[in-house]
Amino acid sequence: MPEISKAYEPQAVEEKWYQFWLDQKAFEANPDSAKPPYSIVIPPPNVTGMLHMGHVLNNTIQDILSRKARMEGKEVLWLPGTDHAGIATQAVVEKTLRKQGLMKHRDDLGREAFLQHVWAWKEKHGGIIIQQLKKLGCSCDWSRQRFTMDPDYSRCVQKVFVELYKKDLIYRGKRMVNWDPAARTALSDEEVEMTETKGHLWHFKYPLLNADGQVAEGEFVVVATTRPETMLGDEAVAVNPKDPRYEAIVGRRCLLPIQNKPIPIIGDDFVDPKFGTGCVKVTPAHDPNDYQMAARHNLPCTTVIGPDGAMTAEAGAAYAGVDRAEARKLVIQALTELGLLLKVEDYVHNVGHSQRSGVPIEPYLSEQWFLKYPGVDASASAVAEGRISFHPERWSKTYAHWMTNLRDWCISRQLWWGHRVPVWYHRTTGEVYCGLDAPEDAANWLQDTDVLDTWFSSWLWPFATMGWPDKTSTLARFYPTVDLVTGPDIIFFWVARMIMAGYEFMGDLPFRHVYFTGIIRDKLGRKMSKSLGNSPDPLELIAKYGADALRFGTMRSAPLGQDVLFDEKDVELGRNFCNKLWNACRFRQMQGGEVQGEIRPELLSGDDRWILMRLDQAIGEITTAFAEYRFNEATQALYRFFWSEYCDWYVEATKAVLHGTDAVRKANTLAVIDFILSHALRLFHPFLPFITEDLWQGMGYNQDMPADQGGVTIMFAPWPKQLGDDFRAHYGLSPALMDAVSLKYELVSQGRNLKREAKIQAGKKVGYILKPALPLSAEDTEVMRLLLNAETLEVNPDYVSAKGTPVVHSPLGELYMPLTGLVDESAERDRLKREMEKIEVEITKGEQRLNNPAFTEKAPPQVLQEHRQRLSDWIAKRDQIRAAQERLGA
RNA sequence: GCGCGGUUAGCUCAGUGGUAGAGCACUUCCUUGACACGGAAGGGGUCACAGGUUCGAACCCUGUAUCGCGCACCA
Repeated sequence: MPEISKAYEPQAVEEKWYQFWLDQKAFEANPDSAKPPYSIVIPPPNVTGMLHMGHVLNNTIQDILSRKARMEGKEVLWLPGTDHAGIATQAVVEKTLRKQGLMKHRDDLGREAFLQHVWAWKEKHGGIIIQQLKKLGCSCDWSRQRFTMDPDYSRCVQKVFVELYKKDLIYRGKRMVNWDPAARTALSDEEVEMTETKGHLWHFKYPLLNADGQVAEGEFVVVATTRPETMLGDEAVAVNPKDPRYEAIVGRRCLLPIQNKPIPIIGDDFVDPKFGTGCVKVTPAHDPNDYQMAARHNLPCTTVIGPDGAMTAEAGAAYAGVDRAEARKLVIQALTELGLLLKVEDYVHNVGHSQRSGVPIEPYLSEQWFLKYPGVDASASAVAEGRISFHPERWSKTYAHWMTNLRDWCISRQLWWGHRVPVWYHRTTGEVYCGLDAPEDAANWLQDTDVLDTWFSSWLWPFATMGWPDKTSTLARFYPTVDLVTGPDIIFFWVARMIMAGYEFMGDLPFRHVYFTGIIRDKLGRKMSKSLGNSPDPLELIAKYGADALRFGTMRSAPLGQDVLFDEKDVELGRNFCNKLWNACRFRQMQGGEVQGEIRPELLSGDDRWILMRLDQAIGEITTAFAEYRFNEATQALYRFFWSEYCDWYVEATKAVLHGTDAVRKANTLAVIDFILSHALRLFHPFLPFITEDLWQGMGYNQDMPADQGGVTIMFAPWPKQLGDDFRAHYGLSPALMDAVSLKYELVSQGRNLKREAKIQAGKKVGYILKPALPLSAEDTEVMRLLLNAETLEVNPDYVSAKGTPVVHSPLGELYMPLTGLVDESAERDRLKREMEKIEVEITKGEQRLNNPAFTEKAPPQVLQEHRQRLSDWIAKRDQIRAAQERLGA
């Protein structure tokens, strides 16, 4: 590697390595490989989409899983693609075309011409998010990229429709559905969001009629409603038949004001006598409950609000064509003028809003297609019994609840962009034909104009992307997939439905593990949204800090199952970490010499052994973290190991050897460094793909590896395993040794603190004297001197300090900082006093515990021993401090 | 109403039975031949509250408060 720059510059390398990986076909899955398979399908982003922080989190996790699996020697398929997103895409294109003045309404163009525009738009803009995923470093198999409107995929959707239709699981019927008046289409129950809304409860008087049809003077029923405009379609007033207040009027009629239409008063158990006035106006065509009541009482349905949200002709000439919101005002005004408005109350209630367009949902009676879910029992038990595991597990409860309260899925949408319902109606006989292709005498048939819900195509994603219904080698090899990474907000929309489709069409589950990410919020805890402008552009962050920095920062702050409060500081931290990694490698490079292979055990220092054990520990922690899908813990373990252990202590300690003259020792130290770095780079690779590849090759760690195991790219370098018992024995690694080295570093910290306490500038070098309690090697002493940044470190077992010499104590001995003429006796006395106070608190705590017979009898021996050791350490320290105090004459 | 989460340092959060942790922010000092995107040393927490279980509780149990989310809803 040539002389490398002082700071890591991600822009210089990211593009290069991504292209390198593509050229190597390193992302492409080979179904004929002998390696064990690992597969994952991407949650297809909307083809209209732009990369946002949620995508970054989600896809970084998938990339980490994929890259780690490759390093573990698996044949990896990460299958990417996009979703046609019916409503969203159609809305975007309609808006564009209106802006361009090409149409006012899509009817102006007609279905075929309009769809041509959508396809053109898709060709132009649909690949943006894919390009963005590449910038993030995603190692998807782009040769298998799919789109839910690809011809093959469409064929799958139609095939599924036809099969389910023939099984009588899909049917058409006139039902009350959730209607989005802005998008002018039906929606499924899941696409309706209930939002608490401040409204009013209007109380209206409807005059009662006598048996002869005349208004009964002074007699009224009072109904309460949140939606006055619907009264134009009232067909009855309902009361509870057991309500004594209204027993007498059941069976009479009242006059529907404005319409001046007599309507019956019916008795129905649905009515809660305790709510409102106990009288309910019944609007069969515009309320699901009223619709059911109407069915029970054979009432007609009068539709007064049309599919566009405007009043129909049946609402009356004064209202026809008026928007529902405006009509509300007019109705209130009219009833007020008639003297029929009794009162208005403020009222907070939940109103269904379209998840897509945000407008209030209109219950609307229309012909729609419905699906009775297949494979429900198998799907429910798969999760309940753990064949599919959720992470975090708690989502399985949400899933189970939904699965046991299933209602038929409204799958038809009154859109043009999407998979058209494969059903034809005979023009003359009215015969219904359902099939993959149009009937032969196509001219005699009309195809259903509806398209299918986008989720009705994406629920097939795990197998339709792999070539189903053909028995492809990809399918045989990679289905079921292993992991699915997605947001809990689509657990019903997508996850549950994919499981059902998997059992119904493949006879097997689609994935074994589902990882639910948190939601990325801003640092104030608000959801990210375009209107708030609080959503950072990941591409800008990548340009500023690098893709690795964005990935690392995001993963480090994203705990399993919790929302993530995103702060640009997190990315900055990632950038700083990359720079640290870079400079650690730069330091190694500046020591010169080839990559060192064999480590000679007899030449290892305590520090060498310590860092090898720390590496071992970090690998262990990372392994556990991965097994539990705790990615943030893995990044934190890596961060701590590399920065706080390797760089802060080990690298500094090695300078004793590296700046020395013993070439053999120096080579062995470099061998340890190379061992650590080559392992660290591999451990980091799934999180930081770009910088690790650059350093892997730049440092030459690829040179000794077989081509397919790291020789060409770090992507296939073996994933580090914990050091085995043989390795530990060979290199003399033991926990006791690790503790001894840790004590050395702790004593250094204490010694540095002495300088600060004595207010000596950090840059000024002083001499220390160590009075050892245990034998220390000359090298240990030199390492300590270096770490203390000391002028000298004299080891003197017989040292007798002058009065007031600052000193710290440790099991290794006493470390003095003699400062002739500079000693501030009272400052030292204060310091010792503070120290003593802390120690005494600890000793009291320890003694209390150990004097408690219940503790000594019941605590496990290991814990007991730990506490005894701790107490005796504190007591030893107290004795040392006390001696120092006595010398000071305190 | 039912269910699920959260409540730990100034901020954001880790930590599921055995000495309270990290990053950022803060204080003081340092441009020493990897790194100022850096180094060193510090200050800062009755772990929301109340009971209980235990030798021992931030952690387990019960309850309360509070914030957030989901589901279900009566006009």
